Amino acid sequence: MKIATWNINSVRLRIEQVLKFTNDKNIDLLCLQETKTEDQFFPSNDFLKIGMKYQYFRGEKSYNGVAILSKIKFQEKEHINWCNKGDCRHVSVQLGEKIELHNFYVPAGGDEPDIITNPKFAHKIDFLNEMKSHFTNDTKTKKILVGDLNIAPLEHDVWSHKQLLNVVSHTPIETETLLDIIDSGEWVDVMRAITPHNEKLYSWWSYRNRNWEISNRGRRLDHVWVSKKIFPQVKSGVIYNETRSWERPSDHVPIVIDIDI
DNA sequence: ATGGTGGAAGGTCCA
Repeated sequence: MKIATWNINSVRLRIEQVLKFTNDKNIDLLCLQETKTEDQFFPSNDFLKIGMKYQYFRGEKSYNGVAILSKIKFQEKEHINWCNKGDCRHVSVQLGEKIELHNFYVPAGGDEPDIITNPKFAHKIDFLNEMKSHFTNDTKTKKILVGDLNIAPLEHDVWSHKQLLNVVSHTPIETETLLDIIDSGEWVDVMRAITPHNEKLYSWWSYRNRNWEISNRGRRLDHVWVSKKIFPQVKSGVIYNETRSWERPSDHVPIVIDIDI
């Protein structure tokens, strides 16, 4: 089963790109973030036409929004109201009998990495702490977690560890908390588990860098985690950088895992 | 030290 995660930064603007990618790579189940549209305007029929008849999406006007679209049957599970904000940053479904799939869009956190002066950063930290307690409470259920977590946890998940230590997405409070969630939830960070730790790995390049490919100042903000128990079932994991060169691209690129379930 | 770009809106917020 091929599962993809992609922060698409407006599903309506980039619907043709998503459909092309899904067809070209033969994706079975697609998790999107930053769909940026209310449910009534979600392009549900476009996904139906390519065989993704199982759909669970939650969006809001202009901001946030997550979706799970699949050719393979799932049961809607829940959307947890993280931080009691009522925003659309999470959906989860049940795959088959035993596997829970979570799709997250973690708050970006604003510019200043200070929980006192910057409410957006405080929201991000609160969100992470809630994730930690949620997943630490249940390490028995087999799970897959994907999404834009807006944190690049390891040294080689950013283009310059030293220059980004005080930049939101790579500050110690964020990276340590994320690694703690992985550890206490008994997760495997799939792309890192199959890539040497001294090798650079990115999934996002800022729009503000015109020559993104030459300068290559990327960050690994998007992630796929699986429960330790099911990691042996993962056959491959690929980050498709090529979509960043498409016309009017998302600033994030998709990640695909192939897993036997 | 600063500002650089893009999306949804239809001013400005968010990334």
